[in-house]
Amino acid sequence: MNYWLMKSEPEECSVDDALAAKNATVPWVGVRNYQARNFMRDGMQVGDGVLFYHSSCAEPGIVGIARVASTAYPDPTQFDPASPYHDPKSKREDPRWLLVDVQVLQKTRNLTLPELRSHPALEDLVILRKGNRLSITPVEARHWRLIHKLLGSV
DNA sequence: GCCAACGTTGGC
DNA sequence: GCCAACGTTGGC
Repeated sequence: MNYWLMKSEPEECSVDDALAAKNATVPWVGVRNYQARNFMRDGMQVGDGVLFYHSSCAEPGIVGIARVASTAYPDPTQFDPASPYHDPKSKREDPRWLLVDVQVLQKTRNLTLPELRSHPALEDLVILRKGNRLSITPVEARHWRLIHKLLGSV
């Protein structure tokens, strides 16, 4: 079992949006970065733990606990000319972009970026490292456990 | 809106 | 394969 942090812009798909979806499950559309795609394709298994993170918003932070709910499969938005995620260079017989389904298990308080940064034990958390822009990053078990503890101590 | 950091593109 | 130019991310 592996752990991940997945960023979503709340204007696109907030944790509340995901919770409102059928089975609280959403297809994680729009990943257009090879490293992030490879994490989904090569690293993720159904049942992996996911920290649901809000980015590009007033208060960026971890806002929910989720799980990986599918293996990777082609992201349909890459073939949709009307989609902002359309990729004209991707071929149906050889899709370039993949996604997984993500199921929200619980909404949490917002464990904000400044609070995350305040914990020396989280220093190595990938999203806290300088210049990191990856929308999907692996999370070490020790970080996962600590973050759970912080979320439980509201 | 700014800007640092990083990824991608494309000419050579 | 190098690398400059450009585009994007995302916090502030």
